[in-house]
Amino acid sequence: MTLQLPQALQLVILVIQSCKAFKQLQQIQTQIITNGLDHQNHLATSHFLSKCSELKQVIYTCKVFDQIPNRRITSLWNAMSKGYLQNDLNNEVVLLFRKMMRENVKPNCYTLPVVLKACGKFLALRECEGVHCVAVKSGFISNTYTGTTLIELYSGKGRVECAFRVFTEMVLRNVIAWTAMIQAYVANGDMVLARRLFNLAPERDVVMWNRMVSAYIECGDMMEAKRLFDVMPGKDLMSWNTLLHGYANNGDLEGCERLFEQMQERNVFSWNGLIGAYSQNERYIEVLDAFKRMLRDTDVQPNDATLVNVLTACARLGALDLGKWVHVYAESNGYKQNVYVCNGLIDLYAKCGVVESAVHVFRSMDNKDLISWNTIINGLAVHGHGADALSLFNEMKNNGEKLDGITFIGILCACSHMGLVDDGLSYFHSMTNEYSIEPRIEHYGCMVDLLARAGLLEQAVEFIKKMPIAADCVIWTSLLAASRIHKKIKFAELSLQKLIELDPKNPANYVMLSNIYGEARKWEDLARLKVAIRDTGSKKQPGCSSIATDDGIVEFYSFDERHSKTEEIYSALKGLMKLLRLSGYVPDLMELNTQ
DNA sequence: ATAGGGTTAG
Repeated sequence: MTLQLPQALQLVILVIQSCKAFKQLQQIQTQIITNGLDHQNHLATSHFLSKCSELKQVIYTCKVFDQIPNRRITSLWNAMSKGYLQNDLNNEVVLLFRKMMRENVKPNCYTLPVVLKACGKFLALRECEGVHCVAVKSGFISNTYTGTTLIELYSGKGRVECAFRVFTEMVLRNVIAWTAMIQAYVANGDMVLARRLFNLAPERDVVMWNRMVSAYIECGDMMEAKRLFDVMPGKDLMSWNTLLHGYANNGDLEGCERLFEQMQERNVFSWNGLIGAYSQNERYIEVLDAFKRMLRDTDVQPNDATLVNVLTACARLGALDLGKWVHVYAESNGYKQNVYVCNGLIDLYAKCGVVESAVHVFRSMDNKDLISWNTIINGLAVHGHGADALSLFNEMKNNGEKLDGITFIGILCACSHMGLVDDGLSYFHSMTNEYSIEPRIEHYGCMVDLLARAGLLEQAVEFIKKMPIAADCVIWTSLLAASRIHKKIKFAELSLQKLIELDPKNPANYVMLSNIYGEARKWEDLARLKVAIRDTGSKKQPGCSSIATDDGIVEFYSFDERHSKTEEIYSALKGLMKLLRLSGYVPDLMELNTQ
């Protein structure tokens, strides 16, 4: 015979569980109190605490918990720790558990899995072992949930042998425990043992199969992943999506497309897999096409990951109108405060040159992360708002935000654009001195750019010589660009020689060098170079740009004549050149030829 | 009431 809860209590629990907002929950709390149900029944209270934490009202949850007169009820403590865990307050879980022990509240079988999970995230191995001991002494070690969580804990600490020991000592090993142990081997790089356990498992469900497939994907073995996928029984949508993302992450765009078309059923993850694959391969037009197809042909709702990929594509293509549409869509579909989406929007507006909108989105964010700051600082810096970039950097420091190497790329870029050589140098040195951030080749590149743009080409070359890393194409290209601006043929020549050394197959460099030699009338050098170009036998890949028009995204090359309105386009360009000349602009041959 | 599987930004 099952014991029926009183109807009123059942109702209260149901109402609590269906709560969507904190305000509603507070109204229910008033009801509970006026109906005399408060604290009389711990079931209602623990449901209340759980919901309160779920709605991220941790402080309020604590207040309620502290006011409960008789707290020696395990389920209330369990509800509290679960709430802390949900809000990633792992140290609080551990503290609460210690308090629980001190106050002599007996843990039950639900207690330790939660505590152990928090321990794994927060405590050092030695302290975790202490909690493991508590589990043994209290007898809860024989609980399958506790065992499984311990396997995960030791796996996360890199101690597979401890995980395996827990696994072997478990009283009851179900398919979830087996999966956790397999996952422990996978996470610690032992595919052989993972596979052995998989073959040995008395029962394999779809999760275990999927986990195994994605393990092979993670270690780059798409062949074996596909083989397992083909033989696995009872594939679900997630199995298909796992393989789809495998192709995407391994750069196999065709494999990804083929699988996608084969799928009988597709959800948002499937679409994101395809769109993400296009995005990673810089096929931004295809990103937008797939997105439009998704909206037009399916009922699948885009989510934050979809929107982020689409925004990236818009930013790269300059498709500002579609980007704005995504902005509106995001705001009316609950992504207004989504950090990923907002970061994508900042990048979109910055890349499209709409700096005010970028700043507006940034300011509207309640929770900014490192990437938000980096994106706005970088966006401002490259669009000639160096001063604003630097002042945001100060704000960032004053707020006690974390900085990383990317932050400094933005800052050095700002200094470079503003010609602040000394500031740039001092920021550069502060990286190692103050922030212990190791400068990478990009930072050295920024410094070369900073010095060279300021006309200090000798210093730039000296800087390159002193670098602990060898200069790459990017660095010599920026020196070349500055040499052109400052008309220092000697440095342009040096840069191009280095560029040819680094990339002898790239004909663009020979073309530029021949232009310089031609200009400097170094005919002998030019003749020698022409032989060199012939020997490499490669053709220059034309650079390609794109623009969003009423007819969609149009790609175009230099001297392109494929467009139906070619004549109108070129006559418009002629008009623009005329305007430029009138305003005193003199086209520089050296600059033109080397583009 | 508790444990295991897939995507996203500079």
